[in-house]
Amino acid sequence: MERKMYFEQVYDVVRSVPIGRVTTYGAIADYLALGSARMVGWALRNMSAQFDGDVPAHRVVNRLGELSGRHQFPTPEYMQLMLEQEGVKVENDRVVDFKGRFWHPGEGMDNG
DNA sequence: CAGCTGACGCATA
DNA sequence: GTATGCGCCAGCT
Repeated sequence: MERKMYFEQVYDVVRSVPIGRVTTYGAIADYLALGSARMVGWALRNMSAQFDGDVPAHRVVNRLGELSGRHQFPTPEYMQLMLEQEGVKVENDRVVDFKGRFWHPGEGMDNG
């Protein structure tokens, strides 16, 4: 790989999301200062459709904390189950106390 | 190059 | 809350 594809960079951010926290597409896009929230979803989808595994895509939700990407998982409840088993409560396909669970890329990082 | 798509986000009515 | 329109930009056909 001479150069990282856009999604490669998205993985790096998503993997940086701590357990029990969630982030948004817009936040990732803004952090990378590339593309747009739409690109993040696009990237995650490629990841989930090609690599899947190391990247906790279930910690990425839309700006309202809605599990808008649950349909891409093996099952539409997989995403919620993952979040709940990490300590993130979910109701009506939305993260409970989303504002409190929100994590911004770079938070807690002082290297870079 | 042109046309279509998509796990978004914001403004409008 | 629901529906519509625009901006965004990589990837596929």
